[in-house]
Amino acid sequence: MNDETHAPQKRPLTLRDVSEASGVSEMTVSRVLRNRGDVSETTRERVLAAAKDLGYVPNKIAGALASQRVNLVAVIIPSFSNMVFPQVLSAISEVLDNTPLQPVVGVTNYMPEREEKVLYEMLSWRPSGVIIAGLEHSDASKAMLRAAGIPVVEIMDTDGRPIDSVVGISHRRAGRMMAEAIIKAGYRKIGFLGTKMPLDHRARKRFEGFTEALAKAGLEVIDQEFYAGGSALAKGREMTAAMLARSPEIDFLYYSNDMIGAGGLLHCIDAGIDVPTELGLAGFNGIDLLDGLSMQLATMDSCRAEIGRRAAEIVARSVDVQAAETGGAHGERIELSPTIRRGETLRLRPAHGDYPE
Amino acid sequence: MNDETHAPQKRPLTLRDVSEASGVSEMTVSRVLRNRGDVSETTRERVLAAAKDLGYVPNKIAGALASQRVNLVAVIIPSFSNMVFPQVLSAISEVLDNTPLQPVVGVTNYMPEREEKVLYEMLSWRPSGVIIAGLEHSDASKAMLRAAGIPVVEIMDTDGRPIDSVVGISHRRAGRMMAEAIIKAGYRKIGFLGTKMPLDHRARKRFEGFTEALAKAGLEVIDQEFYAGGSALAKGREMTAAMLARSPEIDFLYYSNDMIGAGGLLHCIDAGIDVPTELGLAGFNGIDLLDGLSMQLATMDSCRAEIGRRAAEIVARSVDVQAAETGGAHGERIELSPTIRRGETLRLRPAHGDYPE
DNA sequence: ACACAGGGAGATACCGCTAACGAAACGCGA
DNA sequence: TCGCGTTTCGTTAGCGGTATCTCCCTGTGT
Repeated sequence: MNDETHAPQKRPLTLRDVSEASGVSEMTVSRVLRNRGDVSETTRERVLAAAKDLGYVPNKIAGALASQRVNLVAVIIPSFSNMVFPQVLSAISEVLDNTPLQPVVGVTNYMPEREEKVLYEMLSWRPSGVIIAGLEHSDASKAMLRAAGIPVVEIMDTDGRPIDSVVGISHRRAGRMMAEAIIKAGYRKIGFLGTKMPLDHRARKRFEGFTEALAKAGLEVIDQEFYAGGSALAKGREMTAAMLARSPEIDFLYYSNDMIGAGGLLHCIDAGIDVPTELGLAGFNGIDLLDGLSMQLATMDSCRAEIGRRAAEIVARSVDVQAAETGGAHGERIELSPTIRRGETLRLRPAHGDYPE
Repeated sequence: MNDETHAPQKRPLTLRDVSEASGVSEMTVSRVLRNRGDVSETTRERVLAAAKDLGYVPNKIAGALASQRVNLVAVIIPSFSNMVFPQVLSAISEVLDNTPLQPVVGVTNYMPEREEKVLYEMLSWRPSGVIIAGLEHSDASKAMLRAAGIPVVEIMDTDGRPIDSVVGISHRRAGRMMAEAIIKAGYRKIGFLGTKMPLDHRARKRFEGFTEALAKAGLEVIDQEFYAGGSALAKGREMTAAMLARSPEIDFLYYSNDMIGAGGLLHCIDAGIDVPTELGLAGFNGIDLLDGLSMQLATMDSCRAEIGRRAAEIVARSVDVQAAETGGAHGERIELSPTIRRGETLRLRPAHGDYPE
């Protein structure tokens, strides 16, 4: 180890430096560093030692350009604060860890223009694949995705026409299922609490499916309210209090996510409301973060981990295929089935005095 | 718009394609696409039209290689599930949005070997700067960071020797401050609940500072317990119940994070324990997620947003400086002051019957 | 002793783009 | 009309690697 080892160099290190230090050609160094081709054990060790001694880190920019291979997978999600996407992400990373692929995430904040920009930005790094949340994209985004010539997996949602592959659940169906469960349990005066996000298509679809199923039973949402910003828990609490004050006849509240649902539940507990007999509650997502509440909120699992896993598998597989054959893989379509977790805030059978059909 | 516009091309598009389509040289196209140099409005529009028509997305790999400039900032954090890092991240993105820089995140799961690998991986893309959580890194990681010749900002923690710049709070001091507040309020039988993460140095330092301040007052932690995995809320609840059963004399519980603290609080409320008189509680982080609880948990703000902002500013600034002058910027050191949020679970003055010194 | 297989290493030609310089076209005053 | 500064655009030479081909050197079978 020489003295300059830890000196910050002005000129960045290149293969040439390592090659000079080890007395072999750049090509050989390159081969050693990638464990490729035939290199004798002797030179191999010599090169490795020189590289480590210099603190050389290969330049993937140059490598990617030369080899026309970039082992990155663009993952585009609407938000981080949501608690659901981090879970999808970790499932993706887990799968990708067993491959040479590496995820790179971009966040859109539910804004189509930002999505377009982020997508453009990521595609300009020529990733090997794209995993992107949702089926709704601007025309330009769709065009880019199609033109990229790489596997594209749209995740979370299956209600729509995918560009290539899709992995998710039907949020419309999820909304319907919950409505049906609620009706079956005998609740009739139903209120809805959601987020003020016209661009959260999945929340919208759940709501649509929900009202649709209610309509089929001759019911409709009695009262509804939407919020934006602030602590979801606190908002859930406030909005629940407000709605119950405004529409005291309500016997069920459906929340667009577990967090505001939990806030509502806390309000009910504090207010001494008899849940689930007097009032039922349900959220959406099945986040286990809330497992420690005094009462388990009814919710619906959104299959986050499974979605991430399957999506990553599709990308990994089709990258492999592309490497082997020439033809790109054909789009897969995977619709997962969300399951209701009844918890303790959704009673099982109609309460005495109800008249279920 | 020609018919091939939306046809998936086999041969990826290059500048040459755009240049041929618009009848100018590749150089001119390059200039147009980067809004650089002198190009007449006429050709500019022609080129732009051709690029859009073809659906051309520039290849940053080649661009970066040629220009020796990569506008990426590596952000390396231990975890996503934590809820604290996403907030740091969004502060970083916000600042970086006003610059040409773009964050790329890597996750280490609190494992030094993974950190080393992630760092290596990211450095091989030659980012313009690194923002990395913590001051504890393997020797190899430190060497890489030093050798990279780019601004490095270590964040979250200031208790240690930084490589370059550092932005954070002193967790040791944070622990001390909380201990002092607790003692001042007259609590004497103190229990600690934390995570089983020997590699979460910040949690460790908080605990050390905490016990140190207790020791100075002639006190020590009466009982302690650590958990790993599972829902933090549920764990907080369980562990609190267990500890109170085991050590009923306890009059204060200090939690290493707000989430288990909230779980503990929920247990206390359900168990009818008189908080904060009979038992006091405090957590750490100041996450507003929990604002909706029935009672506001005492906690300490960890300045997440501020840390992210300042760190991003340092990187942005020194990248600018590097572009202008030759000399790298010198390390900055920013220690933020966490503030206690007393909430409602930490009484203000000694309860009747206590004997404060 | 010679042809030949095959491992180990080097030479060469790019990958797609940009920095730097240079040249053409244009405008305008003398 | 010419000279000269501007503006606009093209040419050339890499950036730091990798694919591919070539070459050399061994050892081996006959």
